[in-house]
Amino acid sequence: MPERKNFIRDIIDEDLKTNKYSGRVHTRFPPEPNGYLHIGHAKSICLNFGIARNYKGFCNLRFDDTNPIKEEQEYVESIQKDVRWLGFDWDDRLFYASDYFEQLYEFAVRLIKKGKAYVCDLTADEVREHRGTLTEPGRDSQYRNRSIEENLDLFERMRKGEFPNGARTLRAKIDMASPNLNMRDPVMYRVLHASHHRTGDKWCIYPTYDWAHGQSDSLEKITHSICTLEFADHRPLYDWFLDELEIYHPQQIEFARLNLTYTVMSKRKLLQLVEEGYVGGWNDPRMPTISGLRRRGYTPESLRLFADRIGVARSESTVDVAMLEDCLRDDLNKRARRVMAVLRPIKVVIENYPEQVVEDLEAVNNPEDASMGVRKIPFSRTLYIEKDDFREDPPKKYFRLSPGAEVRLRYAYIIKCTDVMKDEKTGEVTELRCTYDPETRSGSPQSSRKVKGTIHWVSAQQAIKAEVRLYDRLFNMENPGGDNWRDFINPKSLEVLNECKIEGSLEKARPEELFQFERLGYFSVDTDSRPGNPVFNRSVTLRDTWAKIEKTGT
RNA sequence: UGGGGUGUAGCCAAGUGGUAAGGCAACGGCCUUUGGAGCCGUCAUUCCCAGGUUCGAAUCCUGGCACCCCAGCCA
Repeated sequence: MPERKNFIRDIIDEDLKTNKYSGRVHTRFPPEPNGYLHIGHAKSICLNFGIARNYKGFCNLRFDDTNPIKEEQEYVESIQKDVRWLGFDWDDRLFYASDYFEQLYEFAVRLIKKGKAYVCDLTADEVREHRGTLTEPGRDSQYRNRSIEENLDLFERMRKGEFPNGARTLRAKIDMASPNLNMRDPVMYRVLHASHHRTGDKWCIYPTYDWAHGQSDSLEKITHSICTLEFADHRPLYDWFLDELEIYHPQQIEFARLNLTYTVMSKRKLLQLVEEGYVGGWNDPRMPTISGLRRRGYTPESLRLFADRIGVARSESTVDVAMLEDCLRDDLNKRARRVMAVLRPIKVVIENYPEQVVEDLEAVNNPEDASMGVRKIPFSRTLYIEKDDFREDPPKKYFRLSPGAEVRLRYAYIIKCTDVMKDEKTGEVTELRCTYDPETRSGSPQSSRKVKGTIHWVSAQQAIKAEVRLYDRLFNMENPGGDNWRDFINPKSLEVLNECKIEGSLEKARPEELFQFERLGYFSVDTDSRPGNPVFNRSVTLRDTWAKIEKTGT
């Protein structure tokens, strides 16, 4: 895929020209295993792995696992699965920040010996008080000038577990008056008697992000350390650690994270949606998680296309979810097998069609790709069509079935509606009586007669019953921000249809297989699907010109 | 009010002193046995605003304005 140029690629091109890293390009994708990956991560994955691929470099997968309280093995597994599924590979370059705990500890000792780090006994609250504010400088901790020997001793005893949680920290000695709050003696280590998903109980002090990240990049000889905008303020600290340690120095570059309309992207909120039961889990098809999108029916190709189309820049932006949907349609239009499925069936009896006859009619599997071939579909006297494709009192420009009107049944005959049967009590239409024109069979010499509309159908006798889940956006509001974001959750984001009728060729469909239900949209087989009990997810609708016409009343 | 960023169409986004790419959306039209797909066309005399430099400015300079991020022992 021809990845577009962007400002990061410009920087890399320049570095290549000046031979800054002797021709190497080495990136990394560094998720914290504290949740499932979402489409914002997909952007970052495509960026980092895409650059590596494009420049014939490498991209590491590194778990930023420095906070045992929030991290779990389940997440490290799901993350690997998602990155692979997206189409990327880290070969033997799977790393963990926790792999470097010992090395990081030694680096810290080095800084202490250099007089650039100290053990501080201030409590979290006191540290906050000493930090100052945005406009006022902070004050030095009274522990700032401990001797190197005392710092070394205390730090070692921190590691040994002599102090309770929060009792002491190791801090970098930088500048409490810096206008950049990140430089006001940031914490490098905190005491945390917690079991880590990989190192178990080996450690009771854990490095902070700032202390672990740059040094991990350095150890892995990363050239371009790409992260999101909120870390721009951390860059001076990133550089400071590397410079004081005098070790290999990668370059941090920040880009704007992805925001999408009608959804939330923060891991915290996604976790809450899961824990508070608004969705069925991290992989609920309404979630913007990679696993949710996968279950919904999004393909790796469509997500990569999306990443490419939205570009990479430094300005905060919110991408219209319609852009995402279009990427799926774009991909699936070329590949998805077309089938007929009736979501809300209404029975049709062709009165002049013989009772016991079943015809096999030929249908094209994909008009975009002749190599996908054709199949036979059964036609008989009793059919189902979509409720929506009949109107007793048709509005203007309605090209479908109505009393006395003609419509073509896709790949079959032109029929005319002769009678409407209704439930006497409710007035609901229960059955349509029609006649067909035997001369109009698709493919036959006389089939060229034109009618305005063509609708899909399924033969009643041979159709399979299926469950179809229709999804709508998870939120009613374009930008559900703020503390009351839950108020904008769309209560109708899921509609389950249990009486759908689908064509027999779908009998063997397996989870994650994708189809186009003609005239309706793209549908994927859900993981809940069982033989005899098929379940489909509507991944995305087709563009619906009629819906637009009807809505605007033109 | 300190520091760091960002302002180009409804939404993304190119553009790096030579006269505003592309995509999504929208709107017309053609075509169509999916109201799908495809095809054609329309959609910024103007780039946050105001000055200035220049033959020429979205690009350079000056001054404003708006929005985002930072006061976790989260990442």
